Amino acid sequence: MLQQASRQVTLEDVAQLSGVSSATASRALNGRPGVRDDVRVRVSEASDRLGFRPNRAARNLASGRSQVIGLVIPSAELRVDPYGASMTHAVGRAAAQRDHGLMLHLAVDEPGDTVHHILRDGLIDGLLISTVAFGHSWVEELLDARLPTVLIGRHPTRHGVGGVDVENVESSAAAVTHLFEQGCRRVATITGRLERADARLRVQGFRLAHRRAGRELDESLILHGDFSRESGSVAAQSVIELGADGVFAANDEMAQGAMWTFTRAGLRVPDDMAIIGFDGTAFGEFMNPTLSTVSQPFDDIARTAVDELLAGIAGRARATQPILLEPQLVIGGSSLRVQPATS
Amino acid sequence: MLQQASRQVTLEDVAQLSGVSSATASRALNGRPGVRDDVRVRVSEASDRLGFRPNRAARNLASGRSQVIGLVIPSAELRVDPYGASMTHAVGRAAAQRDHGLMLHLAVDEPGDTVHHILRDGLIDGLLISTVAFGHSWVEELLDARLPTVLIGRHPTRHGVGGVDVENVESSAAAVTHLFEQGCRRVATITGRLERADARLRVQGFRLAHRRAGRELDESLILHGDFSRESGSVAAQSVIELGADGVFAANDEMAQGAMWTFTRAGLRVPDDMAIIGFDGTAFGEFMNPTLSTVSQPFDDIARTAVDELLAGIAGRARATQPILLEPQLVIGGSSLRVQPATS
DNA sequence: TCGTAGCATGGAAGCGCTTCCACGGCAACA
DNA sequence: TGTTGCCGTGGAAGCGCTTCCATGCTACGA
Repeated sequence: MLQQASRQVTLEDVAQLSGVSSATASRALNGRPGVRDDVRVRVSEASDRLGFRPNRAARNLASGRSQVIGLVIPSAELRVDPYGASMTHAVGRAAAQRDHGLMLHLAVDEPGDTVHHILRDGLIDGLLISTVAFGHSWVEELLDARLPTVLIGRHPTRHGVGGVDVENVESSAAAVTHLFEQGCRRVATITGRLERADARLRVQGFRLAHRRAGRELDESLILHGDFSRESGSVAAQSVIELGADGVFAANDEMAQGAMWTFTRAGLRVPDDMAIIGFDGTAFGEFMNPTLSTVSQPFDDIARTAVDELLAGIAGRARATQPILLEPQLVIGGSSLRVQPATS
Repeated sequence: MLQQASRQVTLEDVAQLSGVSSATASRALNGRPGVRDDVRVRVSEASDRLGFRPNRAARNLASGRSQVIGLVIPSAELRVDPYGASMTHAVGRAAAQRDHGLMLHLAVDEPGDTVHHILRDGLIDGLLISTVAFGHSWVEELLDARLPTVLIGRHPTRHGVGGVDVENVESSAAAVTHLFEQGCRRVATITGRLERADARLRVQGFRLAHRRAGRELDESLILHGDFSRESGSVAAQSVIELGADGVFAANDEMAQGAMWTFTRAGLRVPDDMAIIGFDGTAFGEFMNPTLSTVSQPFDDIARTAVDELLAGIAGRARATQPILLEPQLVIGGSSLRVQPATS
């Protein structure tokens, strides 16, 4: 069954062994209609017996399909942001599950050339784009090309392009409401970069929770961060000065930075200061106390995005609206008070 | 120059425009010998003018080369370990610089099928394997296949397979020596999982530094961790109890966990406790104080590994010994005392 | 001056697969 | 029983590139 390094087993071999032509063998193996069932079985058996694996290059050349999809992700995001790593990981798994390969394209500052490569190589059937700011001409160029594309998370929607993201507003509101329930009287938020839609939506959720709770919102409690750990740490200083006793950070990294500052300042988490983040990247689990967070369903996002993309590649109908998935509130030690202080 | 979504520009078009045959055009563009210089220029110009990009599938089919390399990385490593993300990032860049694509293969627990795909697809020219434990049969299978392979970092060496890693012993010794120089009187180390060669070598460096400084080593100062943040945090408690005033952690994550424990315990970093980690993953820069670390030259490692792999693919000579690159001591606030206490 | 080596070039054969098209056989109808 | 139509199958044409081989040319030495 294993044929490892010997000469490649070709479709022709399979056809011969099963007594049909290569045309029929191809149809049989690809589940195309118009093949008798017994023939299909015979071919399939022969294929197994020989350990046949279609040559992707040949298949690609002939059919224009490569069974490979691309993932464009900002270089910096993969390097320093756990979100990027988590997403890359999830997409890799999802693609594999659908029997597709994953080509990784790191988007750097002047990716003009890279983009041209992607577009013209013909190696890729479709493209997933994660977290890119629009307006960059190369992004536009990518989207304008005929290549099926699906956008993943953290970006504004664009007409005519599929997108998958998490629901940000309600889930953020739920996070803040949770802090209220834990007895927090004054809750601050540390925002992400407000050029990004997700950052804005999370602020919106922050406001929503206040409205629902019938609490007046002190606008000064909205502190500006940029998604970096450092900015969270800096903003946390203001959180302390403003007399807040709970904080919702727009991502886990800022939450971590904030927790750091609080601890240094001698505040006890969660009793003096409750913290909840956003993303649910794995590393929050290793914090001490563990970080409460709005956990993105990375695997679901990736699977959905891949399926949408494959649908697009196959020319099947796709969602016209971005698909929103529900994140999950994961309560850790950073916000769970043993006995909620009564307000 | 841009031809975006129009019909693909083929070699034939280029050949026609430059008035030669496609055979000559192919040779010219690929830098093969036996083409007059003026012809080469003419073809090259025509290619640029048409925005020609060779179809990788066709090239692959004809030449047996795909200009794509694979990267196998443990699933968990990419998901939770900054090292994995940093390395993936670096390899992606290095491959792109060499005009090669990068296919990402996540190694999960039962990757038999994945491996068969990789081996038989014919889509990949060579393989980089990062940080995998040997002994897993699928790894052996991969290596036994004829596919050129280079191992990257954090693993034992295997005869006949190229490898690139950082020098662990001397650099670890340098880190510990640095702590001595900062006035630390009693330095502990938190090890990685000792099944891994790198973890062991770093302990070796720890010992070496003591020997060189003529200091006696208290074996109890060697605390066992497993590379996780959590284990660092736990081990740090022992560090405190043992009365150490400096600690060398075998990676940044454990260093972070340790720092956390120290701060909670009311120790000042670096004055009461100096810390230095290993890896130099970007996130240490955002810690407070910034983490001193033995910084791995990810980009160099990746570039070297890719070059070695390409050499192997081309059938050129390769290093028979693993190539060791020098990490760099990066001193941050976690170990730099304003005025080293004199011992 | 002729012969020959050597180099630049073009023709053409694939690489392994998909898919169009033609064909033969069978079932269902008149 | 003859005709129509459909279904299953095989032949063969590519997909765009690389590369072997033959060819024609130039330039050199005798």
